[in-house]
Amino acid sequence: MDDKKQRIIEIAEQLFAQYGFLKTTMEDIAKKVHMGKSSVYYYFKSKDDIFVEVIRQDTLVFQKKLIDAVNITSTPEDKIRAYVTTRMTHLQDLSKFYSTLTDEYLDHYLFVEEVRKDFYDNENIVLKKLLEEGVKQNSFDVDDVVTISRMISIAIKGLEFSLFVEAKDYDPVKESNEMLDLIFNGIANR
Amino acid sequence: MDDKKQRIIEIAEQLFAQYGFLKTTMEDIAKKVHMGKSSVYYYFKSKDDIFVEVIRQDTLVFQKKLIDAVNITSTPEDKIRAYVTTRMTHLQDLSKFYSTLTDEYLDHYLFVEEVRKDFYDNENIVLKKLLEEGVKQNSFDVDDVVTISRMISIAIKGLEFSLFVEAKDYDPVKESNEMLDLIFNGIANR
DNA sequence: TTTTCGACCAATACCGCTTTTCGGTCGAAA
DNA sequence: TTTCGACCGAAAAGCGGTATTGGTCGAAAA
Repeated sequence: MDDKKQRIIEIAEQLFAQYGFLKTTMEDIAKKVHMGKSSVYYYFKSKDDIFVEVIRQDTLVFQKKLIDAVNITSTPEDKIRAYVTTRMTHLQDLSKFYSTLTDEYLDHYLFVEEVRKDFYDNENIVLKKLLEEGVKQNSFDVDDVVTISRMISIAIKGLEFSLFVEAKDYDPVKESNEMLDLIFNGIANR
Repeated sequence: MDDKKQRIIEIAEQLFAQYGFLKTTMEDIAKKVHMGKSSVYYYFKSKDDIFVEVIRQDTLVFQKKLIDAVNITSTPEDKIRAYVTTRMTHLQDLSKFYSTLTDEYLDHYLFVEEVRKDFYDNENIVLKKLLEEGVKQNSFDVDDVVTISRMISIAIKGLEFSLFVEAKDYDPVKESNEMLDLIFNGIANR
């Protein structure tokens, strides 16, 4: 039962990656799972529902990957660096895999963003926690943790944007670390 | 001759702002300038050409505004703050004025960006110069001015992005200054 | 020589229409 | 509990013909 559901998700993910969300029909999915279309509806109540589930699972894997990357480092600074570089690298891989979906990106952008909302919310929490940790350990000097983590999020969004625009020969690790140098040290002379 | 050309640009700007680029026809422009359509083509070789010229002049005004804002301040930090807050405020105003064009934004996004390329290039130069000034005056501590100015640009892009997404009740000055606090001071404890 | 414009062209948008496709439902059968 | 064929309404796609639109050209003003 659950494995059938899982199978549908995996097939759907493949098809979405290959043809994009719009061009993939429920028939396509059903056929490839060797089911009637109606049977697929026994497991999912809509096409959007399948998509949401695909994204959700991807996000879960992504988050686990981020946690692992953060956990093998020790200082707060290294943790944040690990978080950001891993995030950017993963995003670059993703944009290759989902090349078709990237073209549709602008279209159902809002929809994807809504599904991703949980991810972003969580990201903010993680960043805030890492900041607080650094403050406690006296390696960071931040008084408004909420605002600063928001600004860091925005700066990362900027990185993400230039990743999408400059596309090729973009080194996400180098780029991330340069941004992080700025974020950690600032430019003021003290 | 040049005033005729200028007149076409101004009329076109009005129409673009009101109806957007696609909905504005060459006939519309010609009629409002009291000319035959062919005559407009005597002054401009294409519709795109007119659009480019409109953007170019807007950009020039924008740049002058930025220069003025920077010039009435004295310290390098204040100059950068003036630059960024003015930039963001102006952008917000622009997005209201060109509300129709904003809807089309996604469509000929790449086209607009290409026209704006000069602006971004110039922005990088200005930021670099302001950074160098600050380094000389010993208020900034930056060794790779090129990289840092690039990163500041990217962070600003992030701000711009959140301006477009969050749209209403967005306070560009507050947002800018919070980002600038981060950029100037960093988060590392020293 | 500079400027204006009517006539014209090809590509594309638009229109009313019909047909097809697609997401989704339902009831029956396995 | 699970599968599926038959079916539905809405939206998309196709289509032939017409109108619009960006752009050209050569002739006539100025």
